[in-house]
Amino acid sequence: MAVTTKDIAKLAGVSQSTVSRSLNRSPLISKKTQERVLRIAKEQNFEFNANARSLSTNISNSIGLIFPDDYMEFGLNLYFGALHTHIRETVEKLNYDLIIGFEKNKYTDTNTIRRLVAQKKVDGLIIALPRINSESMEFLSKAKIPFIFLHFHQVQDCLSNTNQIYADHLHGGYIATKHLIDLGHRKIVCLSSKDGQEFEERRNGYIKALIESGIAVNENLFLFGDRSFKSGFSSINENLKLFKKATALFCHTDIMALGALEAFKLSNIRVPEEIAVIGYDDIELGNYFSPLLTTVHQPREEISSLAIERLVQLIESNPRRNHKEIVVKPSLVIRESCGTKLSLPK
Amino acid sequence: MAVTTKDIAKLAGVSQSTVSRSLNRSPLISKKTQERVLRIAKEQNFEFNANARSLSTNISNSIGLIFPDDYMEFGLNLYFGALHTHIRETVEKLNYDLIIGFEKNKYTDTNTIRRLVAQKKVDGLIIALPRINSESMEFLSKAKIPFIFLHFHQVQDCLSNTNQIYADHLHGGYIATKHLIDLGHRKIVCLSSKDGQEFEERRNGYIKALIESGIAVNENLFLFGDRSFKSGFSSINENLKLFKKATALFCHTDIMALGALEAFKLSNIRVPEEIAVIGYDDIELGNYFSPLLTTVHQPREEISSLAIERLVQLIESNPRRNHKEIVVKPSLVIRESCGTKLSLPK
DNA sequence: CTGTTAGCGCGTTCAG
DNA sequence: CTGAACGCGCTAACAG
Repeated sequence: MAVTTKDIAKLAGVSQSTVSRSLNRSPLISKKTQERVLRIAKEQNFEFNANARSLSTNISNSIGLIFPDDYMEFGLNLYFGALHTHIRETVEKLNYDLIIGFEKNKYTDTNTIRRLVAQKKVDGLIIALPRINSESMEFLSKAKIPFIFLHFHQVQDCLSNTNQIYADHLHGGYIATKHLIDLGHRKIVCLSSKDGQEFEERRNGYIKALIESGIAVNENLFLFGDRSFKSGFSSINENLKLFKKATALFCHTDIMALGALEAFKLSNIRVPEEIAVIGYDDIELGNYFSPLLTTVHQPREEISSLAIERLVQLIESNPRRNHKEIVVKPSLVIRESCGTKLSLPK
Repeated sequence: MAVTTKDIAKLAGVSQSTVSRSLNRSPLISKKTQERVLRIAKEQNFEFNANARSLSTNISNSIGLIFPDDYMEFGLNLYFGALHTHIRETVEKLNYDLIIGFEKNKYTDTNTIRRLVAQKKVDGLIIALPRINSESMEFLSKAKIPFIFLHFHQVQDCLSNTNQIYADHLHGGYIATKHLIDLGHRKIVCLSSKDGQEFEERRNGYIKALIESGIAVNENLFLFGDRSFKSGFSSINENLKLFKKATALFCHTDIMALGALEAFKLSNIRVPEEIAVIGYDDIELGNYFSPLLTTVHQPREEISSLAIERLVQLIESNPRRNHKEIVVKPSLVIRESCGTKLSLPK
């Protein structure tokens, strides 16, 4: 049915291999016959059969993207949705296809990473998982396929030798806190999450900024939610007394910050006049509601395109197999929720 | 490198075709040898080479999902992100892989639909595009590959004969408006969008409900935005005078409704006490901010799973090629933004 | 029930 | 520069 190189060969009066070579721009072919073949192929709307091609070249021209199962929960999609889009963008530019999957198929209980690679459906993987499971990792370390961890920094010892591209959450936590301190705040509540390396790093950044400014770290100022709007809301609601003394709040997620803002609103506590609030992520939504959210911008565009570009580099030039970790610095986005000038410490 | 059926054959002391048959659960094979082959394959962590398989069967076991280019804009991702997730869910259940793409690659200027199909990378397509372009459509009508339009109802004549699964937006517009009317409202502002068939249908539903209740349709009560939060905000902000008489607002998008709520808030107009607001989509976000948004639930789970299930059906049993359109009814989600009882008409 | 053989469509030697 | 021939890994007749 579909037109093949053989069909083109017949039409052009040459052999199939000449067609193949022409279509692949082999230098061995004379300009003249190449042009003729290309013209005919175009006329016939020829497209390579990707399967045949992949079978003989062992190249699929597809990249696998592994996302966490729960990326729709907790409002995570607001961040991962954007990440996903940037990835798509770069993948398109580099002319690959993108296959999306989770780490394992919960219906068949199959490991998707292993399957995609073993079946030769992908040439490389972008893995955006908080923590890859050991089965996957064991498999990948044997397979000779390029893969890159994106967003999440894998801290397990055995992974020190892998490609990782992520943001410097410690620095993010630091600049957020520093900003509040510079604004005159001394008692800063820290609303974080217990699960996830990145949150621990943000807390460390928070602590670092405090210590650097000679402010004692107060355990009572730590609150923990699950990253969601609701947990931001209830964490604040159930701890309003904290804000009799505290004058600022650092939420480790924008969506928690929005929940917090809502809680303050319902309690008639004005932001930023009475409490300064800073978020983390810089999701678009923070730009919508009043007061506009001051936050830490996650460099999602940078890490996405860096990851894909590096992955494709690894795929297309096997030799340079020097693993490296790329750490991108987040930046401060000052809007309204912290006030723009010094607030009056109580 | 990778283990093949030939390798298994050698290990099992049988021919390669016996291995193939065993692995494919052919009834021709004796229980005994089949079990042995399966055991050895398992031991060797065998996986089929998808490319070789696809080459000989002409089945890729992948489904292509085509999304609109702008699905990250206007807050559309809040709806499409959810749609995407439900699709992924069903695809996983039915054990296919999912390749995501846009209609055309803007860098290479290639039509992705044509390419994926012609290259045999997918067995079928889910197309979630407001309006497919004629090049794609022309191609698809010749190609003998199953495809289903999802979410967007294609109204072009030539497409009457295709599979389409979408929600009944007319009905959605109707029940939203009816709800407001039942609550006692007579002057209902309609904030819609000019581009998109679905919005026209929602407007028609609005008009139908009005007429049915003997309320005159007032052209001045129509407002148009671009579906985004910002346009919801500014549409209301710039037309506050309308609400001296009007007592209700029907926004054709939740995210516009949230923008509208924010505008009312900043003008100290209380919702629902002074103005009743109803949205459309039922995005998760509507559940967060006070007043919680009353809205029309889009049956995204239903249409997603219906679409995938039907597509797979078409893929796996070529014969039954009866095209059909499935229209799913949206439903009302009553929360706070319209009030729960009759409001007092001015 | 099992082995042999012939493709699937393409890339790639190896000759010429 | 071009063609003939082979193989990638698997499925599917066709024999036995």
